[in-house]
Formats: sequence, structure tokens, C-alpha cells
Amino acid sequence: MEQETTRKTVIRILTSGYKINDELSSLFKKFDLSIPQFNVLRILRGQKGKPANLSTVQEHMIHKMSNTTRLIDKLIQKGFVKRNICENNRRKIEVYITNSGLHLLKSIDDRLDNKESFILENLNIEEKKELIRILSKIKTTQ
Amino acid sequence: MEQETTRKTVIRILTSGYKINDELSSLFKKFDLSIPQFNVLRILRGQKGKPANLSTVQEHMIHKMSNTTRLIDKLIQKGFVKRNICENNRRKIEVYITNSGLHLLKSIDDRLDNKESFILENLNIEEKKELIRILSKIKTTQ
DNA sequence: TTTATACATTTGTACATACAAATATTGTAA
DNA sequence: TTACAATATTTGTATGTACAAATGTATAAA
Repeated sequence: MEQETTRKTVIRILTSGYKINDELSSLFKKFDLSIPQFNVLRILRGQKGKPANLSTVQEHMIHKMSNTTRLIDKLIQKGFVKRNICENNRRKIEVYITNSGLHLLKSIDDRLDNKESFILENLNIEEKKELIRILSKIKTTQ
Repeated sequence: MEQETTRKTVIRILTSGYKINDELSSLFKKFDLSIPQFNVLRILRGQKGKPANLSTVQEHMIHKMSNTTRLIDKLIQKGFVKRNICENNRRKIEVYITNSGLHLLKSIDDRLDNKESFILENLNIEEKKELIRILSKIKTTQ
């Protein structure tokens, strides 16, 4: 019985994640961005002008990525990001967001807010907080 | 304020989904299966011997797939699934699970139960039910 | 100063996925 | 019975991702 509830819960979390992923993914697609690309831009904006190393970006990613180099290559091609070799430590590279990247994020901000509100429209604030509280208890090995 | 809670909730659902996805993915990997492949096998087992059409399989998938043909090709290569052309309607194909596929699922069952229990170890049954209840309220466009 | 080790990123390769277009079969209307 | 639309699956192509190995740089030990 309890095992049945456990299974249903796991599946429900998984499918809820997939759904939200798809929703956001189709929103970003209108701006020719993938979810990981958008996350990189948002992490770089959070640096407030300071450049970030590749490894720093990687640590802040929502979903751990195996290949941040090529992800950032795409953003450089599109002109949203620039890359320098770090002077102090030539192994490292420094990445930062361009004005064009900042403008792009600005144009996405409102639409993302709307999309998020829409997705959780049927939840009141207590339910949202309860969701955060319970989901924080999930255990993983990696 | 509320917008902040909304954002945090969305991100929490998303990351919880990613985590569970990664956990299951690394479990199935030990059996040389991906999550979608495992789901197809479980759907076919649920057919209790009756064959299923490709489109039926697609409808039952947890995460809607764009390419079920190649997914099933892989399972056929591994000998877990067989495919026939449907006699009544030659556009359709019939897919069913082999004994080898059933044995594979049997050997995974317990380990999946354990993994799921582990992931939700810190949640009591009321919290699990509450999670299902609230997550069912999520709205999506697609 | 040479050698080995650790660190940070990049590249190669195989595989997975999304999306659109193509193919094959069936049903239906003229 | 022919032509056209609808259905079911497959294929082509571009892109994304995982994982391991390779590259380049810095640090530390002998």
C-alpha cells in the first residue's frame, strides 16, 4: 500500500518536472534559447559585471551539465556572452554576459513571470510553501 | 513577494524532477536501459500478453516522445521486444514484450522499489499524499 | 630543473531527441 | 475506380547530451 503511494509520488514529481520543463523550453525556444542556455545567461547576469569561470557556471547550473564549453560556444556565436582567458591563471577562462545578452534577458523576464504564474495558478501561497518544504526532503545519492 | 515564492516553487519542482530522473537513469543504466526504454517495457508488460500499437505505447509514455520507432528498434536489437505488422490494418504495427524482456523487468522491480523508497525516505505518507494532491493542480498548455 | 600530479577546459565519439518531411496504407467522396 | 484526405509509422537532419580521453597550465616534490 505505502509502496504504491511512494511509486505514485515519484512518478508525479517526475511528470510535473517534465511538464514544467516542456513549458519553459517552448517559451525559451521563441528566443532561440534552450533551458541550459537561459540558465547560463541568468547566472552571468547574477555576477553583476564580474566575470565567472566555466567551473563556477557549472556549479550554479540547475541541472548539472557535462559539457559547458559547447553550451557557452553557442551563446558566444549568438553574441550574448564573451570569453577571455584568465590572466592570473591561464588554465581558467572568464565568461561574462554582453549588453545584447542583458537585453535578451530583460525581454524574457516578464514572459517568464507570466508563464510561472500560469503554471501554478491553481495553487495558493500556502500550497506553494508546502510544496517547497516537502520537496526539500527528497534524498539522492549523487 | 508571492512572485518570488512562485519562482522558487517552479525551480524546486524542476530540480526535484531532474534529481529523480538522474537517480532512476543511473539505476536503469546498470541494465543498459534508458528511462524511456524502461517505460516502454513496463507499458508492454501491462498489456498482459496483448500486443500494443506504436501509437498506444506513445500515449502511455510518461514523457511524450517524438520518436518511438527508434526507441523500440533499440529494444528489439536487445531482444526484449518483438514487432509484427498488424493483419487487420497494415499501417499499424504490433509490439509485444519477450520472455527475456519480462525477466529483465523482474530483476529490476525490487531495486526500483528500493530506490523509490530511498528517495522519499524522509517523507511520511501524509506528505506523499499531500505532494500528489498539490502537484496534480499544475497547469500546462500542451 | 626535471618529473609527477592536480586542475580547468576542450575535443572526439557515440548516442539521444526534436521536428519536419516522406512513405505506406486505409477510408471516403465524386 | 480514381483522386484525395486521414492515419500510422518511418526516415532525414540538425541539435543536444554523456562520457572518456586529450590538451594545456600550474603546483609540488625530488
